[in-house]
Amino acid sequence: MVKKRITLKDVAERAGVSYQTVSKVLAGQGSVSTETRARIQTVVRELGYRPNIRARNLRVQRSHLIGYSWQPEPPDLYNPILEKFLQSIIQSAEQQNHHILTFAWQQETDQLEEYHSLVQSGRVDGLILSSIDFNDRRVAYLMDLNFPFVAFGRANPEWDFAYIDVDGGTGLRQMTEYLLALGHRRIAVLAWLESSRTGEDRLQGYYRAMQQAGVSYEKGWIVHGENIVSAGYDGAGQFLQRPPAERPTALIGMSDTLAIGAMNAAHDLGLTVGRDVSISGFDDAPLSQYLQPPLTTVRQPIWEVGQRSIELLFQIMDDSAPAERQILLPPRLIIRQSTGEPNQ
Amino acid sequence: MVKKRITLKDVAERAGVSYQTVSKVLAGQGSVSTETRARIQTVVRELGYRPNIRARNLRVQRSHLIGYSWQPEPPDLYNPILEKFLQSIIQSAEQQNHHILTFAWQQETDQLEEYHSLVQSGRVDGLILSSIDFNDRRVAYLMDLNFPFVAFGRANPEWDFAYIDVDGGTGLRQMTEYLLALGHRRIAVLAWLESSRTGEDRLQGYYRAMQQAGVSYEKGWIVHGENIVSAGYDGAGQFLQRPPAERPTALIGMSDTLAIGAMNAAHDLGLTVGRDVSISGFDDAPLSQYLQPPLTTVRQPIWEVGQRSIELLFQIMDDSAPAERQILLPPRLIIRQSTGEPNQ
DNA sequence: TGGCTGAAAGCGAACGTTCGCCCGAACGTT
DNA sequence: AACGTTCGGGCGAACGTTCGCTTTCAGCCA
Repeated sequence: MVKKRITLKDVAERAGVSYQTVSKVLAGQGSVSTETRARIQTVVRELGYRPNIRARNLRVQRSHLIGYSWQPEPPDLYNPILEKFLQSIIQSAEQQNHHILTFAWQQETDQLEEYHSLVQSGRVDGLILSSIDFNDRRVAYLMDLNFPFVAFGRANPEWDFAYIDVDGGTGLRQMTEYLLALGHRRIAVLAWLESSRTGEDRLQGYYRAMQQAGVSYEKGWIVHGENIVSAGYDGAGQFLQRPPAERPTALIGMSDTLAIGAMNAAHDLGLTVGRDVSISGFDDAPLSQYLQPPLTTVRQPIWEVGQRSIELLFQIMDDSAPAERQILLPPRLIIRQSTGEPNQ
Repeated sequence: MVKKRITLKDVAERAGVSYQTVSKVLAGQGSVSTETRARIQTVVRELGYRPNIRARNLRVQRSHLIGYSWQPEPPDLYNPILEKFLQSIIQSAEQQNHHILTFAWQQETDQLEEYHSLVQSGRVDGLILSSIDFNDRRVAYLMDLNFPFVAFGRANPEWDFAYIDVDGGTGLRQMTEYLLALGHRRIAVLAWLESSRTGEDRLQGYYRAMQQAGVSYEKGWIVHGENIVSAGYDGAGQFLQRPPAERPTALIGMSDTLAIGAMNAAHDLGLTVGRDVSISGFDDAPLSQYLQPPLTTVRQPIWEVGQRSIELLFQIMDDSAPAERQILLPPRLIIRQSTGEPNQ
C-alpha cells in the first residue's frame, strides 16, 4: 500500500490555520506573519508534504509538460541525430522545470485525430516536432489552432511558423568546395529521396559550389535513395564499378549512414577509401571518427538545436513575441582521413 | 489566441441534458436511452469535444504517465543500448495509452529530494529505472515506499524487486567458449570498472568458460576501464604491444564501444583484425555490422527488454501479482569476421 | 387502485489546488 | 472621536471531471 497522501488540509489542521494560508506560504505570496510562516514551514517538513501536481495542473490550467512528436525508426535502424536531439531537449526542458512527453507519429496512418486530443485535452503546454516534411499536416493543424510549437526542420516556405534548422545547403557547399579544392572534378552524391525537403536543400549547396567553380556535372551523378546503409552501398557500387577514367573520384553521402554504406562498397571492390576514392558523410555520428579510415563529415550542432528549440518554445508560450522565429544554424566541416587528393 | 475550451457542460447544454449524463455516455456506463445517447454523441462530434485530461487525472487519481529515470550521457558520448531501450518503452507504453516522461538522474548530485516530489506529487503512475547500480538509492527508496517500478538491470541481490535484465554472464560465456573452440588460449578481456555489477556479472561467464575448459588465465588479462572508445584503445594497446609469443590472440570487449577502440589500436599497430588478432564486442550496436571487418558480438534483446518491462510494470500497477518479478533474458552470439582462428 | 420494479436521468459531492475578495484588528491621522 | 490604512488571515469559488445516490415516471402485477 502506498502511504496516504498528505494534502494542504492536513498541514493546515496541524498548524492551526486555514489550508489556503498554507498555500499562500508555499507560493510565497500574500501577507503572512513571520511566526505563522515559520510554523507552517515546520509542519510541511515534518509531514513531508508535496503539492499534488494533478490538482495544481487543473487549477492553473497548465501541465508543465512539453510534447515531442517524432517519427520512430524501425527497431533495427537508428538515427543518431534524432536521438541526440531528444536527449538535448529533455535536458534543456528539465532546466526549466518542464518534462518531455514523447509521442510517436506515423506519417502513413496519419492519426491527426490523436493530435486533436493530445493538444486539446491539455496534456501538454507546447510541442516540439521533428521529422518534418514539406506539407506536414501537424504543422498546418497547429498553426490553425495557434498552439505553441517549434519545429526542428523546415516545411512549406509559405508557412510562417517557428522552426530551428541546420543550414544543410551551406554544409554541402562547404564540403563540395573542399573537395574541389583538393582537385576533385567528378564528384557524385548519394542523396535522399526527392520528396525530402532537407535533402533537396542540401543538394542546392552542391549545385551552387559546382557552378561557382565552373565545373560541369551530370544529372547521373546524383543518386536518390532511402537513408539506410544498404542504399549507400548500392549507390556507391553503381559509381565505383565504372571504368576508372569516368568513375567519380569523390562520393558525398548525405548522411554518415550512407557514407558507411559507400565505404563498405569501396572496400568490397578492393578500393582504398581516402586514396582511391574519397568519401564524405553528413552528421558526424558518434562513431564516425572511429571508422577505418575516420570519416570526413559535416557536423550538425545538434545539441544547440535542441537547446534553442526549447528556448524558443518557452518564449512563444510566454507570449513574449520572440525576435526570431526562424533560426538557421551553420554546420561545420570536419576533415578526417576518408577524403584526400584524387589519385589520377 | 487558442480557441476556448469545450467542456462537458457545453455539450450538455446543447444536448439538453445534465453534464453528468454526457459523462456517462462517454464512459459507456450507466443506463441512457438510445435516443439521448445518439443525440449526445452527435453534439460531441459537432462541437469537437475532448475530455480535459487534467481534470480527469485529478478525479481518478491517475496520470496515465510513466516515468523513465536514467543517467544521461554527456553530449559527446552515446549509448546505443539505452537509446533503443527508450524507444522501445515509448512504443510499448503508447500501445497501452500511456506516455513516457523522462527524468534525468545524476548519481553524483544525488537529488533524492526530487524523487520524493516526482513520486509523491502524483506526476507518474509508475517508474522505469535504468543505469542501476549495486546499492541504488532510487531502488531502496521506491521499495520502501512501495511505489510501482521496474528496473532494467539488477542491484543488490538481497533486495527483492521487479527487474528485467540480460544475462550477460551467459553471453560472455558463450563468447569465450566460441573463442576457445576456435583454438584460442590466451584470451584477454577489456572490462568495465570493478564497481559495475553488470560488468562483474559478465566476467563470471568468462571465468566459468575458461575453468570448464581447463585453460589457465592470468589476472593481468583483465583490464578495467570506463566504457568509452579510448579506454578500449588504450587497453588493447597494452596487450598488443607485447611480444607475439605472449600476446593474447583474442580480445573480448565488454561492449562494442570498447571493441571499436581495440580495433583501432590493432589497426594502428599494423595488425589485421580477424587474422592477427580476434576482437569481439557486446551489444550489437547498430553500426557494428558495418565495421571493417564486421564485429563479432553478443546481441542484447533490447527491444524485448523494453516491452517486457512495460508489461511487468502494468501488472504491478494493476496489483495482479505477476508470476515472475525477476526476468533474465538470454543474449545471442553473433559471429562475424572480426574473429577467426588464432594465427600461430 | 395501490404498490412494486426497473430504466432513465438528475443531483451533489469530491479530487487538491490557487486566486480574489472580504473581514477584523490594530494603528495612525485629522 | 471619527475615519482611513495596512496587515494578517479566512472564506468561497472555481478548474472539469467521475461516481454513487436519489428522484421521477412508466409499466406491470396482485
